[in-house]
Parts: sequence; C-alpha cells; structure tokens
Amino acid sequence: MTVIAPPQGLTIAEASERTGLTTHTLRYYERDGLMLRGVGRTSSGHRVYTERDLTWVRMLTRLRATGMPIREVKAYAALCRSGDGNETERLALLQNHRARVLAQLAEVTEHLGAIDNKIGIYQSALERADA
Amino acid sequence: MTVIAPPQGLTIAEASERTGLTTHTLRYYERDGLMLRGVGRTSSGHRVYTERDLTWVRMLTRLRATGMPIREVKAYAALCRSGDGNETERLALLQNHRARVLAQLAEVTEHLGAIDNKIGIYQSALERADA
DNA sequence: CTGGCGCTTCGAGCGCACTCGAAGTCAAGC
DNA sequence: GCTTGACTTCGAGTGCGCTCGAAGCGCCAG
Repeated sequence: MTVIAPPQGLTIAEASERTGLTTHTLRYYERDGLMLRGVGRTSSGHRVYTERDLTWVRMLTRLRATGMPIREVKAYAALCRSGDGNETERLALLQNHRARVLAQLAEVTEHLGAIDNKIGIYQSALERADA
Repeated sequence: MTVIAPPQGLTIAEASERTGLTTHTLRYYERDGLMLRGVGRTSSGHRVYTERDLTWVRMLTRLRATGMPIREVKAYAALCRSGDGNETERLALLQNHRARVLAQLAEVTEHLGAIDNKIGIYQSALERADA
C-alpha cells in the first residue's frame, strides 16, 4: 500500500509535501534540467529525493518566486553542475537577478502608492457621504 | 501620410507613445472590455483617445503592473462604468488587491534576503580565493 | 488619379509555466 | 495470486496575456 521511503531518501510524495510543489511540478523540473543532478532512483525506478535535492529545490523556489524565468534557473543549475571555477559567473547571474528584483520592487511600490491614493479618495468620499 | 489627430483627441499611435503600450495592446484592452467606455471614433472609424482615456489607461497599467489579473481589472472597470453607488465595492476590490500586493512584496523581499545570503557566500569565497 | 501609409477588424498564434491524463509497472497486503 | 495504489513515462492540454498577420479602407502627396 504505502510505498517505502527508501533508506536515506524521500519519495516524490514526501518531497512534494516538504517543498509545497506538486509531484507533477517536481517531475517537470527534473525533466527540464532544473535539478542540480538527476534525482536518484530505487531499483524499481521510483525517485529518491535526498536532503541536498530538497535544499536545491528550495533555492530554485526562491529564484522562481522572485521572478527568475525557468531558462535562467536552468542556466544557473548548469553553472553549478559544471563544478568549481565559474563562481564569478554564478555571482554575476545572481547579482543581475538581484538588481532586476530590486527594480521591480521599486516599481511595484510606486504603483502601489498611486493605488493607495485612489483608495484614500474613495475612503474620504464615503466618509463625506456618511456625514 | 500622417493621420490627422482629430480635434481634442489623440490617434492610437499617439496614445501608444504616451502610455508605453503597443497599439495592438490598446486595441486588445478595448476589445476585452477593460476600457471605461468604448473609445471614440472619427467619421472614418479611427480611434480617438481623450485625456480621460489616457488617465484610465494609466490607472489600468498600475493595476496590471502590480499583478492584478485582466479579469479583475475588467470587474473594476465594470463597477466604474455602472456609475455612482458602488464605491464601497470598488474600495473593497482595491483594498483586497492592496493586501495581496503587500503580501507579495513581503514574500519577494524575504526570498531576496536568502538570495542575498547566497551572493554573500560567493563573494567571500571569491575574496578568499584572491587572497 | 494613383501610390502608399496608417489605420480598421478578425482571428489565429505564441511563450511561459505548469497541469493533467493515459497506460503501464511494481511491491505489499489480504 | 490478485487487488490496490503510488509510482513510472510520454505527450497533450490549459490559462494567461499579449502579439501578429491578413485583408481592406480612407486620406493626402505627388
């Protein structure tokens, strides 16, 4: 009935539970080359997620949640995968992303200010109507 | 050659220039019911944008830029269109949106902090390598 | 009066990021 | 040994927000 969690590893269902991603999405990410290395398998072919895998998935989730496109996450994964010696490139990629996120935050904050004004206008109009 | 800007109005090309949206997008927004009221036409059927139209488009752009889905912008437009008396609903819609944007900003900021840590790690690793 | 541009409508197509369904396999419980 | 159910792969489908192309019309310059 229950699929055995293989020694030292988690099933895809457990990985899903811990990362908040669906099993479909976890498989999709692996398929698409976003994982650091292919996820391990049991003898019967079932995926085995290690803590390292989950740590990477969480990093990946942060990059995605801040708006990094899949293709760029893939590029970052490729850099990490190819081992030592390209830390400068990885740093550049992350700094680049950071700059874009900051710009985006500033833009959204500015637009939000204007929306807040609008909210204020409706509020005082309604207060005046009450009085 | 140049299309006459009709008296008291702007051509779609001028509206495009002033809003930063493409003419395709401006037409799409109108088609999709995002405009407050249908944009006016010349006798030959060309669109005529007024300052009021542009003001609305700018509001619309702010809503979109802060992540409001098209269908919700449409709902907001519908409320505004149906005249006075539903200010409470409009306010609720905007406040709802505001809350989501704030949550989103907080989330992105948190993820960005973690990414910053990663950047810091790469930086100190590279500094140590230099030394 | 003709060439060409910028507009018109309509509908199809695209990129992104999933999301889902079908068909099959495998280990465990009864 | 048969059922069950979580897993496997593969490929197709979805939703969003544009984005683009085709075909046609009207106005003005030459």
